Amino acid sequence: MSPSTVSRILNGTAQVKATKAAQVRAAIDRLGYKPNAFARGLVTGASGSVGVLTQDIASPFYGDALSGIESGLMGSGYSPMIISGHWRTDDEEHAVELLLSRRVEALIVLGGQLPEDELRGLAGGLPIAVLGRRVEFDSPTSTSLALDNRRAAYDLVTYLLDRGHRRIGHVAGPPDHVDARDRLAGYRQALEDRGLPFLPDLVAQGDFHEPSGLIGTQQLVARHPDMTAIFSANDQMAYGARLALYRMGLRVPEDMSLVGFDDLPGSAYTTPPLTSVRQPMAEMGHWLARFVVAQLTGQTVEPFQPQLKLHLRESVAPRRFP
Amino acid sequence: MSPSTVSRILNGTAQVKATKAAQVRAAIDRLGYKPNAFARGLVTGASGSVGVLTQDIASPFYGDALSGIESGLMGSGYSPMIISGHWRTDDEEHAVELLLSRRVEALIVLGGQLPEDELRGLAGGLPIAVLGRRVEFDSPTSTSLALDNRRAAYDLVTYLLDRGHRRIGHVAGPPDHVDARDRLAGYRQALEDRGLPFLPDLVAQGDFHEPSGLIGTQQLVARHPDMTAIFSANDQMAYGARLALYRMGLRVPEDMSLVGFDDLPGSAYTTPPLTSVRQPMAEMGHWLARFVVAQLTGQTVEPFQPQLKLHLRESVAPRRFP
DNA sequence: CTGTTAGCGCATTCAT
DNA sequence: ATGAATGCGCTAACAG
Repeated sequence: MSPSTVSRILNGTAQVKATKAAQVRAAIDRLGYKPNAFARGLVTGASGSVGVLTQDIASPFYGDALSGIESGLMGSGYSPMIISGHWRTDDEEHAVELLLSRRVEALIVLGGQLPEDELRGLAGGLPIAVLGRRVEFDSPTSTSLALDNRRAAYDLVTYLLDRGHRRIGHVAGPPDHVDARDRLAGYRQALEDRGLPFLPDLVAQGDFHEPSGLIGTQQLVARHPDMTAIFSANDQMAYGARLALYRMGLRVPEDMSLVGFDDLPGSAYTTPPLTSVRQPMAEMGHWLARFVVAQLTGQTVEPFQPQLKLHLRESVAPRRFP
Repeated sequence: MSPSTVSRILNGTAQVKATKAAQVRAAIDRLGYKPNAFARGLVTGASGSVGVLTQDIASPFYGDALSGIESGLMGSGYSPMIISGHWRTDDEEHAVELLLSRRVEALIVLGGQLPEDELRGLAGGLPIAVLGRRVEFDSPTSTSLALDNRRAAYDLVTYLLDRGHRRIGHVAGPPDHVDARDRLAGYRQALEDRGLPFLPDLVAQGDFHEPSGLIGTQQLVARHPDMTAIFSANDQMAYGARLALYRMGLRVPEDMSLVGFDDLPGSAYTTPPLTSVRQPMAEMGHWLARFVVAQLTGQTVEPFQPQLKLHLRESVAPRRFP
């Protein structure tokens, strides 16, 4: 019984007599043999894994995308190798380095700050799928899925305007974050398209986390007592805003309308449920996973256009005219 | 310039003349050389990775633990390899198989259903650290960190009793989940220790997700209009309960006190902020990671006794005596 | 300080 | 249908 025969049995590479196969399987069970993925990878050059660069392993935002990736990879024979970049370029670079040295066969990048050129360079070596940013690749083996943050913010603010609101505050995200800038731009444009001025001090600076939403809201209310609605650049800050209003005795939506962005799982269960815009993170992750698998196996996938969806819930009321 | 010299430079295994080192690094940059972790692992027998078996990659509950593991591993030279078991025994077994074939050097198991005997068997081969279940290992290279769910539930309910509440409902978790059973047992014991009867129909059956908390609460209120407090077996169901109360026009905490369990990140920002009990998931994950690294490197770590901490927030008020 | 040699465990020729 | 031989890329032991 030679090693090659065993190899053939394990991989089904060639026909082997059934008796021998059974014999070998018995021995495997008995000895608790586990094939060494390193040795196999070394000779085949295939790792069977797809690198996933996320930003925060505990983030509810990217968590959905990770679930989607998991399900998209399921049954493909590939498994994800997940590393966090913590929104820090050097962490991200280390992560990519690690993934490459582990010989991942494709890369899925969730957000982050890696320069486009670097991504394009990587795409020369393996299929890349980017979520949350638009990146143009030369080769069709790589792709990106971006959302129109600006448009979604525009729609959200327009919705408030349609309900009669005129003094609309904005709790913005970090200015070095492209999503945050786009959402701010959408807010601004929606106002201007209705002939309303953009007032810088109706914008409070946040950092996408709850406490900054709380503080920002306190500032906005203090500066503009006539404000009737707040657009928070993400749901987490909207939660902070909600609490600030509660503390100040302002009712939502009677005294203040509130809208968020991202439609986190919890947003349907706040009091009142929060109007927000849903990015189909899980679906996008799923598709990206199927995309890279398709590249790896020489198949094709149907294109996918993610749709942002407004979830109109009870946190918004028409403006009252006293 | 021999391969071994390059190897020595990359690993700092031996002294190498600085000029040569610089020369090599330049070449590495120029050629975009990436060491092959497979080949390295094959010869050293070390993968540099620690397997992590979680249940749901998007779960806020385990997410914190994962963050802790990440930070505990940071700088150790080990990186996590994360696979989800989805609370399904066969998924978990596949995950372990995969991790083993990828030659992880240690295993961190978050919850799950793997039989204890199997875990003990695995512990013969590599260090294992289990979170959320008490597992007795023969060897000191493996350990487990469990929380006293029963005690925490007992404390929480006792807190409500101390505030004068007598009719306390419970939205329970899935009965096949040991945490859920322990929390129910703590609830029951707290009542009985005060001489109060345990009423089965003051318990609604939930599944640890928001909708079941909403429905369960509706049932409880319908059955027991005189109920003044609700203990939800986790925070997610408490969010559902909160919304149910809002819909019914019951105020929290004036008309109904509400407590959860887990102290999710969002619970400090609900309206009103939710009283809950905090399991130090991140700290536990951090310690478990440091524990396995210590086993791997022959060091020792100080023992760690996780402390459950009650977070008393505004969702509880003393019972009003009309 | 550095080059040479051997071998990690496996899949894959090439023989038989 | 199966065994023997080769090499994947790297590190460790051994010389020098």
